[in-house]
Amino acid sequence: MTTNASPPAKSQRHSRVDVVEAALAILDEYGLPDLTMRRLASTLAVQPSALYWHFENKQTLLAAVSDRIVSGARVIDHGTSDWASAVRLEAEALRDALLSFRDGAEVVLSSQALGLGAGEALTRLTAALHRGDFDERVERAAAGAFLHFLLGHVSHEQQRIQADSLGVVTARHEAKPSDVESRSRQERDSFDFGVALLIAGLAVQSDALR
Amino acid sequence: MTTNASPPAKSQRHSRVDVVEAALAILDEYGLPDLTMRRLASTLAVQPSALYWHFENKQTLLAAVSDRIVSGARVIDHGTSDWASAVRLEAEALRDALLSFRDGAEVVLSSQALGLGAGEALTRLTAALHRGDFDERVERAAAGAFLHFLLGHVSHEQQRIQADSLGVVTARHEAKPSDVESRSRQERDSFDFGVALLIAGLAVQSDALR
DNA sequence: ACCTGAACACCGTTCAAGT
DNA sequence: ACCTGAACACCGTTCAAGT
Repeated sequence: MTTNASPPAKSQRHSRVDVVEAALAILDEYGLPDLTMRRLASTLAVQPSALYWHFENKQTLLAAVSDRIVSGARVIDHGTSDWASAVRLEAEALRDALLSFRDGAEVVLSSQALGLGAGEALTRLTAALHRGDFDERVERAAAGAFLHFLLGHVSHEQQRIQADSLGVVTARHEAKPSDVESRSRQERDSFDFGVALLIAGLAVQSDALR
Repeated sequence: MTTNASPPAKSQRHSRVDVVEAALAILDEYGLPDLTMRRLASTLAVQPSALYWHFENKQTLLAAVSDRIVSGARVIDHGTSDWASAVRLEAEALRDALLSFRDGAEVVLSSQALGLGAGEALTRLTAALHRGDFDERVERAAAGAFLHFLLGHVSHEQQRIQADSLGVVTARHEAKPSDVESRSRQERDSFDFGVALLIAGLAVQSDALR
């Protein structure tokens, strides 16, 4: 993904957004392990210590990066759709947003594992679920379940993308070459299947209550 | 959890198991961020470089730690039970195993995010699901969904345990004190609910096919 | 408001050499 | 078979001081 930033305007002072933008660029091009404060600083032609004027620490920075990734998810118009389609569409939009940056899911996953990022993702899933008017506790638990599945699945997908691109020989039980395209179709199917399981389960739950 | 190791037998040479044991002890007492190679080495009264005779690198070590945590899950007798109870019991046993070590879920999550640990967890869930004789692709996708939900939920639980113990003020929307006990009941309920959603969804799926 | 310079207290990993 | 010693190439973070 090309972060359409206005050109850094050589040797200017920086803002929070500049820093996040540069972090996203490093992330997408070199991956999470290479996203260090020192490297980020040198990208911005600044001392590492300068970053701590903008962010309290690296965790906070990564939370901001997570928010940026999630906020890139396309907006879904829920005007006419039932809760099930709404949730499915949100899940797919969020998956695409995570996939659009290298290691995107892992960044968001680890931020949210620390209780920081991913707030917007939960909000969006919750809003979609809200169209189903479930009990509030059910709604919360369901949103969490969708989010956990989502982050786990996509981060697994991206790990395999990474392994593939490095030519790692996992030597699975495959007979056919299993090219990249059919692989990615399988991933998508398996993702949609998981989402469908959760939706079907929720539907049973709501039927039981009426 | 008290790892019932035979006492280190002062200033003996070490084996892989010793190293993993010591790692588990550090993990449980001080948490994942404090589980460094250098600290582990000094716990074993050994130079950091010595660890690299036992393990290729830190990732490999952490994968072994993950395996140990998961293998602590109690064995379920599936003799009489249907697939749904089998899966539910497995999920609960795995959750308990993860909860029995500080940061247990996060260790396993990050190992499996790198494609290393958690193999046994997948195997156990798959075996339980196998009693339902689903299509093979369905079985695989479902096992993955359960695992993702499981790891995500428990690591979230443990993050909150951590935050609570540090007295972090998250200032949620609570009216009541919400003591530790009721909190942990809620967590368990929300976990069981997620598992139930997935099971119900699968049941619908299997009904549709017969 | 934003950054420099310099330092502190660490990391994971490699490798020749020892016993 | 298992470990030492010493080094390499890094980390995140703090803080006084500069403009």
